[in-house]
Amino acid sequence: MVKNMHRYRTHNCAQLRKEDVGSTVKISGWIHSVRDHGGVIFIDLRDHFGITQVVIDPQQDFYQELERWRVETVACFTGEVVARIEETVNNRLATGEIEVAATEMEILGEANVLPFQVAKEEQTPEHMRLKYRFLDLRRERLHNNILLRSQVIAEIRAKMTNMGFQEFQTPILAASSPEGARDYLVPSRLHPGKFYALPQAPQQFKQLLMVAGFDRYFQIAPCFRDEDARADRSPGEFYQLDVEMSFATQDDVFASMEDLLTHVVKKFSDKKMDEAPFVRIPYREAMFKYGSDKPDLRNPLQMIDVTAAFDGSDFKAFAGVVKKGGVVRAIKVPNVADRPRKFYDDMIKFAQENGAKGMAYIIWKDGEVKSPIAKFMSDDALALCKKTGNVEDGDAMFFLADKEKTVMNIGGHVIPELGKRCDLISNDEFKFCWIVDFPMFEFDEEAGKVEFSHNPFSMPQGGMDDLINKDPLDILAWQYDIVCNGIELSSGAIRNHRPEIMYKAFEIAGYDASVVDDKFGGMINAFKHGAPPHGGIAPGVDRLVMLIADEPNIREVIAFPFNQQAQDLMMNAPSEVGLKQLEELHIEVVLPPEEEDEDSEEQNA
RNA sequence: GGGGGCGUAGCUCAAUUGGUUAGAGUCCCAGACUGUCGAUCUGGUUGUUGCGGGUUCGAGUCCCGUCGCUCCCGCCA
Repeated sequence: MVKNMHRYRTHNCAQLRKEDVGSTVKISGWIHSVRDHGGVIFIDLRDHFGITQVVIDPQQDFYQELERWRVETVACFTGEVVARIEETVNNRLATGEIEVAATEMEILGEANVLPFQVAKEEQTPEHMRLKYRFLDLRRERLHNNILLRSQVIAEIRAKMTNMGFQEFQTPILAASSPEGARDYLVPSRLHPGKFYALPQAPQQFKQLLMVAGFDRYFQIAPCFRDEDARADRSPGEFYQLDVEMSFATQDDVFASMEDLLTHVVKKFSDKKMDEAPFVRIPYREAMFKYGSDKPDLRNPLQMIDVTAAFDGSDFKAFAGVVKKGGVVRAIKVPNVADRPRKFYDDMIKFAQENGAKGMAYIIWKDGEVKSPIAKFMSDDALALCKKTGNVEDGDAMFFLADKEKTVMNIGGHVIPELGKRCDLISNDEFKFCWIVDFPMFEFDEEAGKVEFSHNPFSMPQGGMDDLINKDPLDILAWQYDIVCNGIELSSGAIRNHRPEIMYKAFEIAGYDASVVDDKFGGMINAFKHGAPPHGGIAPGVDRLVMLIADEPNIREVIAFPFNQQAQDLMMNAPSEVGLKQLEELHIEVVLPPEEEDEDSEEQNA
């Protein structure tokens, strides 16, 4: 027994080098792989830091004791560091020049047979990975992602602090807020029939901190929204870098975030990135060109208006749309004239699946025009399309005709799909942009009235003057998004800190002052006691890490994510609770009625 | 709530046009082997083909329903 050694290790599994040859060491870790040659056994011992090869000579006592070496068992080895002979050096390991010749061994944690392999990259069903998340997290890919996440967050904290922001905590048990997503509710024991809500974001708290005079706030804030999942949206909870600044203009917020994002992305990614300031695109222009308020600027495709070319055209389908006040928009795609007919048919099918009645196309090839619709078009109309789109030989143009809103929506799907199918989207750069000038209000077709289009706490750009004198639908807000590669990283706004403007804005949306006082009493009251102009933003941390890690799915950067049905398959949440707990909370469970299966009843009879 | 895709051994996959006893790799078990590093070699176990119906002489394969996972729409101030 070697004396005066640490209980578990003198070195981690990535530390030992040629210089350590001759010293006696102790290392602990997981058995990554075993190569049993009968007379000699090689074990790759793995920990968080790396891998070291342990060699076991058959003359050791423990060699006989051991019935089997199962991978992922945690073991501790004591032994001498020896140099590998030249032919057996492993250049793929940092510790590949040495190995540890074991003299003692202790099993610290036995492993059962694994449901999937840790050491080998193999496809594994997501529900298995989620149930055995602790195993999945040992695998290199996920382990590195979570480590990256930790480092990104540490860097964000350092940078934000360096930029003069203070970090705060805000309540997790908060009040339900009427607008926005569905809340997660927590019943109150002390107040029967009343509920807390988990915050969808610390929105009002951070504004109150500005009213409290703290000047610059940030928080790596957990946010809870009971909404359905997407690839870039984990259900349940997610994290925002929540930011708020006093006496700040939109330009001040942009400058801070550009500084932060440039710093963090460049530190952790080799991908190309635009220098600040990032391009700014007004909301209406983004919708017109890309059919989306989160355009992927790596994709060069855009929509252009060619309504004039079809006004009174012999192509009745489009001419009819124009006559009824609709529009025709075109997407020029370069160098696709040689693509087979199937490419065009498939794109039309795709457009139809996304709500298009149809999609026309024209191909310019070898000085000729090839198209099912060309024969209905005049030379002038063809020339107009060609000129508007800067079409060159070998290009094609796709056409969508409908109500403007419908066309923009379909184009918003067709453009990314064309970009993908034509391989126009490079994967080695980040394209950031700000979407600015969001409308303050929009007309809600369902409710038949004017509603806030985004965030009721945003300041209208023209202040009270706009609210009084402009058509509500023409009022723009100091409201912005930041988008990277087609992913919305964040929304933000310069806030409405003036009570009279707040009351007026809500009045336009059909709510009288009592609604504001009732639902946002805490904040509106604060604004009546001296509130500084302020604004902020809240980039999604999970999405940012996802972009930097180049992962297609947000669950790959979350240690313990829910599945799509908002379940934790490892910890078994949500779960039923005891009757006593329910009684204390004054809660009675009323399950939805079981649907009677008439067929099975008949079969039983 | 709606639409698409997938579902065969613990895991990854195969199985001709509907045709005999559902195969291979990996994992696991046993054995051999003193220099491997995805060790190798020999042998072996593993199945309600997600579940329930139906069509058929015969269903992993076709049809209907259902469940699970996933992607999308709705939803996400």
